Amino acid sequence: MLDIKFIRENAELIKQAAANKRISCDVDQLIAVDAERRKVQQDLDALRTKSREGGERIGQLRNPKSKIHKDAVAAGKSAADIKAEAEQLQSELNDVKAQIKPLEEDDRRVVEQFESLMWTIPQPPASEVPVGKDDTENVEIRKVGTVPEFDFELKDHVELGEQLGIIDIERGVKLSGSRNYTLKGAGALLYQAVLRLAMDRMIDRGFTPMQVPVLVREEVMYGTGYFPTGRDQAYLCERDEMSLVGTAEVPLTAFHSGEILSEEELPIKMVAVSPCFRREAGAAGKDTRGLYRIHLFDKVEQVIICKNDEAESLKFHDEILANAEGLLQDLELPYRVVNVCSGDLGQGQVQKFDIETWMPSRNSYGETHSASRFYEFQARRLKLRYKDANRKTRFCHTLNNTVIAAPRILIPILELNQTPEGYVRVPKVLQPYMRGMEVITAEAK
RNA sequence: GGAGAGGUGGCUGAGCGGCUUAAAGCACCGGUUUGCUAAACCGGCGUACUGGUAUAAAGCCGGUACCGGGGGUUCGAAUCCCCCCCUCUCCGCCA
Repeated sequence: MLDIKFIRENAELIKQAAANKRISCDVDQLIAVDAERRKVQQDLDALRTKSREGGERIGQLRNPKSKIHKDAVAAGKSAADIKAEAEQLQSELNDVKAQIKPLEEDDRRVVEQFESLMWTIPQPPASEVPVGKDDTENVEIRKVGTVPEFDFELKDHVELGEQLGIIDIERGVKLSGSRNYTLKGAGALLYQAVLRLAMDRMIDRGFTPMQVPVLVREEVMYGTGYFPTGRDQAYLCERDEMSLVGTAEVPLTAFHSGEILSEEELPIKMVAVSPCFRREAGAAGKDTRGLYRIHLFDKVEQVIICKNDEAESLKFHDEILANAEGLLQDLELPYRVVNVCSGDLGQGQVQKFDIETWMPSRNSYGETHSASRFYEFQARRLKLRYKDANRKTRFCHTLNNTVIAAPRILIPILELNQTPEGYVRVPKVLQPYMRGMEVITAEAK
């Protein structure tokens, strides 16, 4: 969410941002509704002032100890006169009240309209964001690691996993429908291993480990920017008016919502592993094979809440990106970083860097990480604030990035570490988390 | 799920129709004084929307709303009525 004052003064900028982000919103209507809203509020305020002042006078006229009452008596008014004046005033205020009533209804209607329009206004992208229509126009920033060459026929992770008895997609589908899977033996171990490694690394870097709910209230989904626009991507538990989150970013970022923090508490760095639920609506037929795009996965997510300072946000954006890159380097996986173009940005994101890891079966880099900065966008929605050094209340800035997401990261790990025999070497850093296992063989299942 | 008790500013807590402009205390900020830490005294101290004015910024002067949320009664509601939510205690169920 943006400041309405900013929107009023920069309508063209917002329209351009929406066009670049390929988000539809009606800025002109918002500005019209805003003008109406302010007009109604002014009228209502004036009437309420009249009502309050009159009401107070009645109270005092009826109170013999009040100054107004004494003054009236001193001016020679009889008790009957005073009583009549109060009654006269009371009937006048009944008229005022009759005017207030319908205006209050207008106010409610207009405010509701105003808010629902406000929810749809996008955060303008940073100037460094390339303008483009979709992910094909993302701009590569750097490649790290080398894509290895193999002198034997490669298997993809599905074939490998099924032959080793560590991936069983068919039974996952039997239990839960398409885009579901099961892992077994060393597969399940490997899944846990990457998550545990990621948590340990982040704790080493000073992030506070958290355990958070994944079933959250509507306002939390609105606050983080996933609603109302992304509603069809979420699993809803309508009976309880709750939603399953698609990422721990949601509960972590909203953790301090509605609070006014002190500046000394910032930055707040949090990390959590959580299940992530995604309906993948509109992705029918896309990435159907294997573990790439599924409905439920686990992800270690890093979130930073910092001061309202763009330079500081930028610095932390680099930091969270470096955290993820460091982990991929430890896992010896080749990847590239892309500057995500405007059309591929979310509503609230100022800028986003995706990390794409090499996946032989796709013969391309596939997205495994997504590092975003939001400036105030989420904080405004969440009423997440702090008192700065001048004791002024300001909105925080928020950022987040994947640390690791499983099972997607298992795709490059399995495919890049396969041997001619169809075994999989376990990367060194994961071995301690795999009960010392160095190679996954069929026998190891 | 059932019964009871509660939800008031950053915190504690009073108020239960109009001298409430939400008391008081703590915390916090500014000042005075005492050679330091501390104490005492004086002053300040919420959030949101909004009008005016001014500026390089800050600000200054007003208005309205907000005492868990939403309705209602009333000239007037933190206070009375209705609905909902949440917390606590006990019971039930349960990993």
